[in-house]
Amino acid sequence: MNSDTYQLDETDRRILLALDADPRVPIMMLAQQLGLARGTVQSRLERLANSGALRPNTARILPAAMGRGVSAFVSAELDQARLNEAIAGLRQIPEVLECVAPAGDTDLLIRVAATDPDDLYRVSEEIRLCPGITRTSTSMILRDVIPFRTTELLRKLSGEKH
Amino acid sequence: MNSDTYQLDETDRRILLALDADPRVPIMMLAQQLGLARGTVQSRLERLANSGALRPNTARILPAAMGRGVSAFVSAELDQARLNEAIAGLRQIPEVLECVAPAGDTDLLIRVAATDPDDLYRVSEEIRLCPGITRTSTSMILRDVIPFRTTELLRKLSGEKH
DNA sequence: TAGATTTTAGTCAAAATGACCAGTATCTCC
DNA sequence: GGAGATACTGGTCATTTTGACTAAAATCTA
Repeated sequence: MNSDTYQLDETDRRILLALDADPRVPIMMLAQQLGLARGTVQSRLERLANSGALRPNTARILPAAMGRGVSAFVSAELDQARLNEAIAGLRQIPEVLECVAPAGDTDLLIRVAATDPDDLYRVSEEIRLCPGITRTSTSMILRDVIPFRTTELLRKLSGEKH
Repeated sequence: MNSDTYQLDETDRRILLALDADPRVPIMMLAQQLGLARGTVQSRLERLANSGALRPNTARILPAAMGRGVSAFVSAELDQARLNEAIAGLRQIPEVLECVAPAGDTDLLIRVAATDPDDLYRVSEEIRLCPGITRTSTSMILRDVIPFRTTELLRKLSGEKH
């Protein structure tokens, strides 16, 4: 969201895309595969790691692999004045995977993961009890149609002007 | 979603958590840091990579780092009979980062990324034009309150019974 | 064009890798 | 309760990779 975010360039993108196959390939392989000098790839990787352009590695874990096969969106309305309290509360709930503030009537849209519908109910209950949250509405995710990806976008960028 | 998903065990979780600090630490460091034999960590990592429990590495990239600072949810209603066509269409749009089917009146909830509001309009237009999609409604994300994470959940699992 | 930044290609000693192994521990299911 | 399967340990080996460092070439940019 911040416009001062580190911007990936073509080389970064190529490295990242190549890393998709195996995030732990030796730098040397990467380098020769991409036709770059080893030092270049090495410093790029270091820069990338500190750039803030990447989510933590654990963000790759699919909730289902943690026995959380049931996902849902919980939309919450809240007492605007207590926004920060609410956020702090949400942050404490492990089942809250993500939370965004969309334009429109829902103040917060919260992504949660649960073991089963029962557990989902428990989690939404917990959300409802966060300070400042006045109303919630839960909608279960029936199917993960397209799992989160950036590959297509990355490739598009690389195709634009080489 | 699938219950036949590979289930992480305590060791997997510890490895993944440790990998958060630096996804490319040498296996030896990991091993001694976790008090495991090198071979164990080595085979675990290999298994994890093939388990299907992880998203591709590029899923870590923040859209903002690709110049896509504007995100939104597009909810779409559709001609149910043409669901698969619609999905195929969506898959072709690079700006479509994710798509889920929630219970309720919206048939598909689509996460998109754009360079600016104008671009967002273009993308939502493109979605509207997918075969089978009858109506869409776009809601811009004003703030990324809690970026996607699984850390808390992972830690909770590790705390439950050691 | 001059100055700054990146990239290249090369060096080095130290460390990590993958592929083994046999021995032990742990699980699992009858 | 025990047999067999599976996973973990701690060890070896030759080969490769790493990080840290050069100096020179290439590229960007003001």
